[in-house]
Amino acid sequence: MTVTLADVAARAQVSPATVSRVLNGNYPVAASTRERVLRAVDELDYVLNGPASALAAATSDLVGILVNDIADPFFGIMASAIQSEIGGPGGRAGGERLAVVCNTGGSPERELTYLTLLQRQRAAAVVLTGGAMENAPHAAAVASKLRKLADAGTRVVLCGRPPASDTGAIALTFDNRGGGRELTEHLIGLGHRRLGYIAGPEERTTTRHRLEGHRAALEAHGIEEDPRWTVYGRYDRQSGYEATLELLRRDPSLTAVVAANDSVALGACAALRDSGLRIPEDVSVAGFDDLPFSIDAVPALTTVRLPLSEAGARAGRIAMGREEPPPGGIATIRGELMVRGSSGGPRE
Amino acid sequence: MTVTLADVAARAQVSPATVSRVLNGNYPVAASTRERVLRAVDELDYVLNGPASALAAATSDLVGILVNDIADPFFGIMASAIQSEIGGPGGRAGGERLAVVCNTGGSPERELTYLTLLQRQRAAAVVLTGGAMENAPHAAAVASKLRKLADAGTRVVLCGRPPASDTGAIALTFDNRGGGRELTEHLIGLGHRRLGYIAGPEERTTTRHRLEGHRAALEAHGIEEDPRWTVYGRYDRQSGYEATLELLRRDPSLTAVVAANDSVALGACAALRDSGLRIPEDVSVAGFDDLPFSIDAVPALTTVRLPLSEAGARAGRIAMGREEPPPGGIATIRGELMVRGSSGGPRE
DNA sequence: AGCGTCACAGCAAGCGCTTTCTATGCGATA
DNA sequence: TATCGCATAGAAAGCGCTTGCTGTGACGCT
Repeated sequence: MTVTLADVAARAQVSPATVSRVLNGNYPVAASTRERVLRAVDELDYVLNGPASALAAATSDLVGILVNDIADPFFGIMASAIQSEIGGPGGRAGGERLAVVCNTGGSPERELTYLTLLQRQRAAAVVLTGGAMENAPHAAAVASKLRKLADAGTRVVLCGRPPASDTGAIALTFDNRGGGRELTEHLIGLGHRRLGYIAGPEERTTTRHRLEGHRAALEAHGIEEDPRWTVYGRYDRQSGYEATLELLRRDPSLTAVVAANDSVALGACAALRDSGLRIPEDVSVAGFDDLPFSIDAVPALTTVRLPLSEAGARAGRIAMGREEPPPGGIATIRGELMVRGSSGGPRE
Repeated sequence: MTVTLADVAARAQVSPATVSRVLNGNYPVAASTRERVLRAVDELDYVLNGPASALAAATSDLVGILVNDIADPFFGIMASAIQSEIGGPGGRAGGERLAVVCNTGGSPERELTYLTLLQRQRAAAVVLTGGAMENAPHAAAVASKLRKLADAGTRVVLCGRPPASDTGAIALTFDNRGGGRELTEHLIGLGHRRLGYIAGPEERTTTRHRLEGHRAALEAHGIEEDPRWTVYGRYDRQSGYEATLELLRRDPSLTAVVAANDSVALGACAALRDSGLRIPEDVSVAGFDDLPFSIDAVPALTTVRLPLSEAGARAGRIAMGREEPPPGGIATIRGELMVRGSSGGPRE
């Protein structure tokens, strides 16, 4: 049988209550007693029973982090930053919390199921990262779930995700629209007039916002967009590769390709090269996010840097109640245009 | 107050026991009764209390995944694969399990603390990924912890980590030594005789094994290694950049640089280019792991592909008891040499 | 000396669920 | 028709911990 609190109490010749108090350090215990208890704990190799303590105390030390794709550094970086603030072992004082990274794979159902699972575990906080699905019924379901979580005392923070009104959730949102617009304006400024756009999956807020920014820039400069210039895909390299070939097929006269994110942009570069086109002499390419590898592309990728680490850290702190939420519960985080070698003036 | 099992029972006019049985589906319940209960659950919006049920049933649906750096795709990819097999929502039948990804940051203490936390939560299984620290006392502490976990019924699986003898842990190990050797032999075969090596952090099994493979290749071909040719660093791009400059300073006549992993290799490429050297005409570069972005480097990176996804999936299945452990509890997974553009014959 | 005040420590009542054991009603069997 | 077995449902005893409340000496106060 495993060792219980009572065993430790017996060995230390005190009551279970005292052992509990020593372990939680939230009640005065004489130094000599404490020491005796600690020794017993050590000798018996006692490990607290988490579920039992969570049940009795009606609190848990679990913090949920929902990501769309943990294999994507975009989420990995945010998750890492959040977790480092959550505490976990090595964190600052206070209870040690267990960060639970949940991989939804971009599926609405899994997102919902994970939220229920976290609710079931009475999680102390939940951080949702990245874009949300725009499917209406699902959005409503998520919103209602978030509200319930918040009502139950779970702190809910959205990081890099648009605000969910009326849910009591704090939102740190990326200005995807602004970034997208700035990026395209940079290209237009270089003289481009025929721009392809490789979007992410439809029905994702991130996808829509970036695309809206792109179109706003076109419109602001009186460029009429050709519907053939937009292709939807996934947020990965292969999708960028295929979409670029498709774009080239539809209109070989394009002089620039704007991608939904950096991975897609890398795929685009590969496709262009394989098609015998030079970057940026023949076609300029731009990405989004500025992930670590983007600077290593050749030529280095022009992109919009999102402060993933900083945003994640802040979300983590807010989730832990260690930082004031922004006024109104909403903060918009802007990206920064990084002009690098992959963008240049259009060919003749 | 939150809704409890008893509330549901009252509403459905049955005993709490029956509700529990309906929810767990592990005991015959008349269809009509079941339906009544389910309706009550729905109407009351009832959510099971995880800790309470874990306490009573003495089991938990948590599965821990320990990674050194979640922001690194190497771990992200494995974690993703493991998690997809763990089930979680969307997984196949059986209890829904919550995968807990724990980021140790490569710190021995955090690793240990996380293991204790998981032990406290009575985790159903634990998967440790990536190389282990070679610090003797720490290794012993981890081993003893793993043994205790195993004794307590937690399934322990090592993925991409050397076997921990006498702990009852199943190990899926990468053949880092073999891969390192093959890689260097490829370079030697091309004619290189002066090879720099950028290693990872010292006291890591992965670092040591890859380096040993490299040295074995040199020795097998009668090349005497110059101590100046090895530099230790971290497993990231920046480290690769700096180490390469250092290598170049120490011996400008090197014709090839072998890096501890792909990120490091990318940093090395950048440093070489910034130093005015062409790849592979002036210096060949090789990485390890074959992460998705490695093929996008220009020239594409010669490296050793590790089947991260497959290994992770297998580890996940074993952790869930859905696949037989390998005979002896140990399986070695070989990497595959990927020869690409970044390696070529040495310059004059 | 008498009494209020502390600083500790223990008692015992749960926290919300699972599960063993014990009814109970019914059709099947002899 | 009496008996047995089966399919269901309930009663109740925990699971291992936390915590409000209740002692109980030792001290300091008037």
